[in-house]
Amino acid sequence: MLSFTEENYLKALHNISEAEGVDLVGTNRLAAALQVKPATANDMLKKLKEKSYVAYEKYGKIKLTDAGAQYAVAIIRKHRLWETFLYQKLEFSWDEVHEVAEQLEHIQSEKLIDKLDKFLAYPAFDPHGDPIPNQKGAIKVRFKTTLLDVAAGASCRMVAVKDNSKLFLQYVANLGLGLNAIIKVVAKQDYDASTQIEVAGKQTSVSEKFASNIFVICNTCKVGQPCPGLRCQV
Amino acid sequence: MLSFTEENYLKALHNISEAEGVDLVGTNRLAAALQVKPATANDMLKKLKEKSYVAYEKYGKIKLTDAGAQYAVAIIRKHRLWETFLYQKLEFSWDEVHEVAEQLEHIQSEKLIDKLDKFLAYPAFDPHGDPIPNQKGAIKVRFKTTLLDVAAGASCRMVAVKDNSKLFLQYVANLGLGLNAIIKVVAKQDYDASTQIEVAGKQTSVSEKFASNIFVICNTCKVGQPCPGLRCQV
DNA sequence: TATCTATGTTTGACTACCCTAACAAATAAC
DNA sequence: GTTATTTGTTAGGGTAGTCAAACATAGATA
Ligand SMILES: [Mn+2]
Ligand SMILES: [Mn+2]
Ligand SMILES: [Mn+2]
Ligand SMILES: [Mn+2]
Repeated sequence: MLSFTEENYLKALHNISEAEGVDLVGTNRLAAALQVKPATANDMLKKLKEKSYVAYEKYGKIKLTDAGAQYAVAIIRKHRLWETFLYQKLEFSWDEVHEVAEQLEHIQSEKLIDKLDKFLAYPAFDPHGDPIPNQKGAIKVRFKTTLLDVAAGASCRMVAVKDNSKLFLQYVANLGLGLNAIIKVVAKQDYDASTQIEVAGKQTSVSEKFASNIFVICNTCKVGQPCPGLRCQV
Repeated sequence: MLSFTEENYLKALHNISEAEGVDLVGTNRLAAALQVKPATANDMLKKLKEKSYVAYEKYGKIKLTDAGAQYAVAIIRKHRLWETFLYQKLEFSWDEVHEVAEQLEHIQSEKLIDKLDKFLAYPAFDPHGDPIPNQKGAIKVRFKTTLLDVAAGASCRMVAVKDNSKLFLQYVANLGLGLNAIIKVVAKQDYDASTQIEVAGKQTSVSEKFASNIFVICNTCKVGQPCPGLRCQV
């Protein structure tokens, strides 16, 4: 049983690797993610190395061990199941769930989380479209690309968000967007890389930054299967 | 926002007062309840006094202030709501819920607990028959007495347990007993103060200790109202 | 009243987590 | 290949929560 804090370090390492697509993480990057100073992160890394949850050499990059990754995935499973519970059963909005799930993810009870999973009918994705690892830590991978990749004239289906910040999530919802929304790309502006979209009959323009944080599949694709033409651009 | 530990001290103080029917608690008693040493409890009491959650003089007895009692009741509300959730929605047995609720009761989110309350349809009692304080901290008081007070020949309805230990709860369930069970007192033995009872057609003998931990109302009483004859002994 | 015992308090020490400031290594720039 | 910058580590210190051991007080006993 790791402490609340130790668990957060493992989760942060996993999240950084995943979000940044890198295997190796630096002390400063980790410290920034956890909002602590590098010295603090360094202390904790020593302890986690001692316990065989991370591997690294002095002045070298950090990696989760298999045990560490497994532990991290278990926490992420809990986090996403709780988010799903809050959203589906307790009427929380998708920008409110994360904050509370940050606390709930540390509750220690195998039985609790497996019963919760059952109660929710074994959901595969959380309210942000992120996959929920199953009891064994397996994740349902699905093909997705960003709104940036969709060509003008084409339609697509929103399946997830990359940015989970409250500000972004509220912005998205205010635009009438949400998971499974059908988005038509009306035009793309070369000048500022903005995208003109149409959602439920209403048109808006979104920035490049915005579009890069919306995950979609093309309208004709099946969820979870790669696009027929390999890239989702029709 | 108090820490996890501070919250446990307030809750323990409240529970001791309630269970023991006393207003003033001693350092040793508190320490024992929290499974820490008196020195530790003493340190924490200083801090809680500083924060105005408890009141006492050096070498004197301890009491919760109004603020302290209010905080304690809020934690107890959370504890009992979570127990109810685990029992009613997640198929936990009544001897399993307490342990997990001990963790869940510290989650900080007003909204979470009020939504949970609504989700459960505002339950008045937890799986052990203990009253659940409402949003304002108000408790539904109800008349109850113990199985010891029921005269031979009389029947009664079980409404709560006093002892919440796993061992006792499992024992009770194994006897076919549970909330709302109808218990007929067949006979009382003067020799060892044991009670012969009949539940669902089956007879058993239970010890004085056992009977003193079963709360009942008489069979003809209405739940929540005092017994016509003032004492529940018909 | 004098003494004994139970109860409560203080002191000093330990671990976990965090910080600042100084330092060392690795990497980038020139 | 030397210097400058970024990155990571160490040393020393702070707070929260815990304990053992010594001490003080209050209450009970004689
Ligand atoms: Mn989240
Ligand atoms: Mn999420
Ligand atoms: Mn309980
Ligand atoms: Mn209970």
